[in-house]
Amino acid sequence: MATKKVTSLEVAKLAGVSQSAVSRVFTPGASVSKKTNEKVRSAALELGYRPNILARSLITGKSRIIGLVVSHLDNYFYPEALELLSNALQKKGYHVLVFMASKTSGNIDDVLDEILDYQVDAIILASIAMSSNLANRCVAAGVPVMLFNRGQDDDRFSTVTSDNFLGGQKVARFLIAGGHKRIGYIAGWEGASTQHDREAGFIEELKQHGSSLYAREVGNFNQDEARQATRKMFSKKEIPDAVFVASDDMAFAVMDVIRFELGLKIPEQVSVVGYDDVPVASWPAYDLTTVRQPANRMVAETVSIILECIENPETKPLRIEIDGPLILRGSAKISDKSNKE
Amino acid sequence: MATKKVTSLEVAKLAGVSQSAVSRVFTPGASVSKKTNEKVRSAALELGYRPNILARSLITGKSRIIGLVVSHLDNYFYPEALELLSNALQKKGYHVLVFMASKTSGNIDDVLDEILDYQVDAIILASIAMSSNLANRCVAAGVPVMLFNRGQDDDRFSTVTSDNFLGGQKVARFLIAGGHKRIGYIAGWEGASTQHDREAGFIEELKQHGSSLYAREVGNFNQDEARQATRKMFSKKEIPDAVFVASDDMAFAVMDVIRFELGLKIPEQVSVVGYDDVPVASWPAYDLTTVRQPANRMVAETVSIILECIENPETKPLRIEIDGPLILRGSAKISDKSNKE
DNA sequence: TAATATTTTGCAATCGTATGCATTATTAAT
DNA sequence: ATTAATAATGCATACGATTGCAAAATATTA
Repeated sequence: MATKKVTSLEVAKLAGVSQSAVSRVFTPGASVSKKTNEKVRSAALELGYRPNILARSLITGKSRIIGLVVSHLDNYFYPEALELLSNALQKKGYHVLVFMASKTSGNIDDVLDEILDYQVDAIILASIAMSSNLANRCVAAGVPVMLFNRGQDDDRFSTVTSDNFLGGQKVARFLIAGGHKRIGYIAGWEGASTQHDREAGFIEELKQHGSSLYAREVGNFNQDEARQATRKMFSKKEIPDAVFVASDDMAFAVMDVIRFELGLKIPEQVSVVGYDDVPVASWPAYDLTTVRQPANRMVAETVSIILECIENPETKPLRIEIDGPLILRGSAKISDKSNKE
Repeated sequence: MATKKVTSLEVAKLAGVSQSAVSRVFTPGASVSKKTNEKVRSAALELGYRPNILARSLITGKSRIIGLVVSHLDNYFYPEALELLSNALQKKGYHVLVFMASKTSGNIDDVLDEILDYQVDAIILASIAMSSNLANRCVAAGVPVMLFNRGQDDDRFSTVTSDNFLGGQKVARFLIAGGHKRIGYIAGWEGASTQHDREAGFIEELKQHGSSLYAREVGNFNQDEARQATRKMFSKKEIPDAVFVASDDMAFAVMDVIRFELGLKIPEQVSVVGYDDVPVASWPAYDLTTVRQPANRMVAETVSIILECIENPETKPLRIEIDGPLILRGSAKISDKSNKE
């Protein structure tokens, strides 16, 4: 039995008022007397009426939908972020429409087109870059775009990242203080600003201490490639005594290779440091020393910026970088002089 | 510069046709001549026109939005499922609006109300139960509801789960064949059908082999509680020689306690078996023997059922249980006589 | 070529709600 | 008690598309 939807008109009829009155009751800040308010609300309750958001959007031009594009739900930083994001937006009366930009579903531009079809109030790109063509379309459509965990792509858009450069520096300082001499780096995808900044900070700080990279491989933020990279890096005569890996996700793969394929002890023979502090990092089996990306604060900033952009389209784009602490755990040797964050 | 949206009317004007013609060009299966088709398409391209899905929904009553309610994005089975689901629906022209039903955001019924406000074409509840009150509302609103990875709640709705009972049986058979004598079970949340069925199958099959549970604790699908449960279970004089844990997520916590707190060897002293086969299970640090929940097949079924329900509202609810193999890895002793799945 | 069948097209109504404007009811001020 | 100011209400239109219907254009048949 396909049943009918209850409309404001029916509620109006039952309450003995006009349709506009019903509308006003459900529009915050509209002018309604206490009496009609009650009549309408009780009628609405009786019929099970709730305003149709879609119809409302048609008029107001606001859909209260935020488009979120993700691709790497397998990197556990993103589910966490998604959960926080969705929760935070939900509290503000918005909801998240998810678009996967996976390898399989082709071009990101197509995905963006689909997003715009839904008249979203804003778009969040999680670790994803867009073509300048599409960027123009978004600007033209008046839809604010935010880059989450990805910087530099287009300065018309706001970005929120952790302070990757500083994070890289912290790791370098820490490893040097731990007395490491042969320090390797396993890079993420080189097109990513996060990868770039982490490495830049890392190398810069090594240099400050008169040191430099002993080995470098690329893992592309991908576990398989990270494993390959590790094997290659450890095929040198003298193996590294420390490895900084551009993401926790890769770091786990690296640790597994070091321990189970190469039979080396962590941290006795090799120190490993990651980046992100995803939940698994704290599990004893890995106990990974890593730089925390404060997902909660990143999300909080993202939400606050995006709401501001929606309310006030003239808002200037911001570039937020959030500092995250180095979390000391058991995967890396610690220097004697206690190493404060 | 807040910019205007392009409407079908403007396209019509530019193409020199009526607004309905434009609409028909973008409506599959409508009657349009080749000539107008071309004129309209080129005009649309020039103006960057794309139909407004929301306006369309108002008329057609179909929003091409599917509401998805999740709560446990921290259990890695769900991000995986979400990714597959979103991808599959995307291919069919639908998109997923996410609603978090976390502890923090109160009642699930409220969330469901919000969902209905968006005129979603269907609702998927991932591992979540709904009140019968809300169930009625959904039925009344004519919105199909599907339960993903949760069964039995309401037989007006279709459900897709793995064959949890059979899965439990497989684990029992396997552990018995491995010569285990003191078999423990760490349960999930007892309100969940998945938990219930896994345990029932497990116990049933133990009984078939003249065995029974040596110990039982409740972990509520939660790592902290699973840790507590493990400590308690292993405080007996004679510790279990095998533990079946109701989810991989808990199993990791259990393994960590067994190894790092109790100092026991897995699988030499204790065998551990999980359920789900999330990606981490295959990582060498855990190398967890577990029952695979075939997320891809579960999602495929879900999508196919839900689309059928949308197209044909008279569809009878289905209860799908998908068989998943026991994946043999290193966390549990294997019997000599090779134990086929 | 004329008559008929078929395809295209435009008109106009509709979906469910918000909102400017004019009108009426209510309250405040004198 | 009268008048002025304010609040509440209803009317009618608009948002951007789809779609039934009838008219116009094209294709088919004899």
